[in-house]
Parts: sequence; structure tokens; C-alpha cells
Amino acid sequence: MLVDASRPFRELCRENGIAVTHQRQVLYETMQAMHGHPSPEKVYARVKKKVPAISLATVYKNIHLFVESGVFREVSLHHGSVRVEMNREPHHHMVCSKCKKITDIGEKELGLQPQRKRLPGGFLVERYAVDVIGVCAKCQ
Amino acid sequence: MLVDASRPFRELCRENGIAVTHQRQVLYETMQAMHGHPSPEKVYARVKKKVPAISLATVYKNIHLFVESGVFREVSLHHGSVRVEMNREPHHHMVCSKCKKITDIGEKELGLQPQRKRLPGGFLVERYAVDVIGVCAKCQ
DNA sequence: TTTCGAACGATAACTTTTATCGTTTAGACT
DNA sequence: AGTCTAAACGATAAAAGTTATCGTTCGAAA
Repeated sequence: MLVDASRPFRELCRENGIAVTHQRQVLYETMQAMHGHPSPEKVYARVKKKVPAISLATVYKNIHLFVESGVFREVSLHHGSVRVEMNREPHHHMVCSKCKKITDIGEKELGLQPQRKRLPGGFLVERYAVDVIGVCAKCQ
Repeated sequence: MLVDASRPFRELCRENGIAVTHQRQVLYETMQAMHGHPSPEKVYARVKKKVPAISLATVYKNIHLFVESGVFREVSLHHGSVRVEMNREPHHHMVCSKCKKITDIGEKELGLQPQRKRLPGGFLVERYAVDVIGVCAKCQ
């Protein structure tokens, strides 16, 4: 007798109030089996092997749905275009997860102390860039 | 007698081995006068007031040039497309400034201690996302 | 089983960024 | 100052990534 692998996904959907569709389920399982930080195109290429008729739009729509539901997370908040830093002082960022607004916070105010200069894999540290993800006063 | 505001820019260009053009200089001065985290379009709109004939392509080309020269810095490294996180463990990222590769690093390995839950401006913290910017072993 | 809103696929449209190319200009060398 | 050449410019086409539209299909509740 085969294991019903669709059970956990059905529950996940019920918890988040989203419908269970075949595409959605295969997409979820495909993504779960991936590693690293895949782009929508990479996910599309992979899921297409199991559901050849799937549309790229469906992949995008469902990745957004998963991210909004908290099933998956974005690597870093995407601001639509390149942003240039104008603040010369050492600082980090507070990013509102609701309105996406970026506010600077001084290194000292954040209370982050210097870290190691060498990390696993022989990675040589230049600097630390901290994004504090949360909710700004206006959106609370 | 007027101050020669172009002097520092000329020196900056000489240090970085880039030519001094009128567009480049006005762009630099315009950007210096801006605050926050402007997009190329925002910069373009502003610089166009002083050099109406400037092309958006010139703005893009020179923002890149400035970023490559270290004159300005990107708010966060731009990966061209949305990236989804597949690693369920609490972790952060090491980003190679040469090849742009993202490698995960566990929260414990990074040695980041818990921080405050409230920050200036009434910002409510959900989580910290740390990007360690540096050079990976392969690119060193 | 029927029904209806949600989700789907195909694809056009939109946004952001890059590439192309003919013209102009900065800077080096007279 | 005049000449030269590579670099930079402006206009714009093209590419890449993403979103919107719309007619069709499907999930799930009655």
C-alpha cells in the first residue's frame, strides 16, 4: 500500500484556506525537493517535467501564494528595482514586511558587535549587512 | 568667487580611472543631494531637471560604474529575480561580491546573539536577516 | 451530480535593465 | 589651439522578469 503523500499538503492548504489543485501540489513537492535559492524559472523548469502543461504564470501565482501564506520565504525582500545607498554612515536597514519601506538604523543603535573575519568554507568577510524584518509603526 | 565644486569629483574620477563628463558630474552631484534609497528612475527624474537631454541609459550605465568603483553602494545585492528560500533551518547568507553566489550559514555558526525586539520609531522586530558580504574561497 | 467561484493555460502587456549603434566628446599628443 | 582616438553619449530596440487579461477547466460544497 502506498503512502498518501498528499495528506500533509492538504492539511497545509486547509490551515491556510487555499484550494488543493494538482498543479499546486506538484509545485509544492517539487520545491520541497529543491535546495538553495531557486528562481521562478528554475522551479518552472523542474515542475514542467512532472506537469508538462503547467504555465509559467501558474508557477508565479503559486510561489506568491506560498510566500504570502508563509509556506516558503523569500531570500531577501524584492524592491522591484536596484536601490542605491545614500547614507554614508555605517548602518543597517529596518524593512517593513507590510509596506516594504526601508528605514536606516545606525550600527550602534542596532547594537551589533563586530564578528569574525573568517567564516566556514574560507569565506573572507568584507562587511555585515543586516536587514531587520518587521512591522513599522504605521503598519502596526 | 565661486567654490569649484567640480574639484572633488575630478579627483574621485582620477583615482578610479574614469573620465569626467558633464553628465557624470551632474549625476554624481544630484545623487549626493538625495536621501534614502532611490531607484534609477528616481535619480533619472531628478537629474533630468538639470540635464534635460540625458538618457536613461546613461543614468543606468553610470550608476553601475559608480557602484563598481565603490563611489556608491547598492542597498542589497540584486539577484535579477525573486529567490525562494528552501532551507528550513534558521540561517543567514554569505554573499560573494565577485560571483554573487549565495551560501547559507547556520545561525549558530555565524555567532549572532539575540537582539532587541523593539527598535527606534516603534519598529516591531520579526526576525533578523544577515547578509555577510565578502569573497568566497573560489574567488579569492 | 450540479453548480459556481477559484484556478488554470495561453499569451499580451508591463516594468526594469541591457545591448546596439550612429554621433559626440574628453583627454592625450602634438 | 588643432587633431585624433577611444570612450561616452542619446535614442531606441531588445531582453529579462513579472503581472494582467481572459476564456476554459476544475475543486469542492451543496
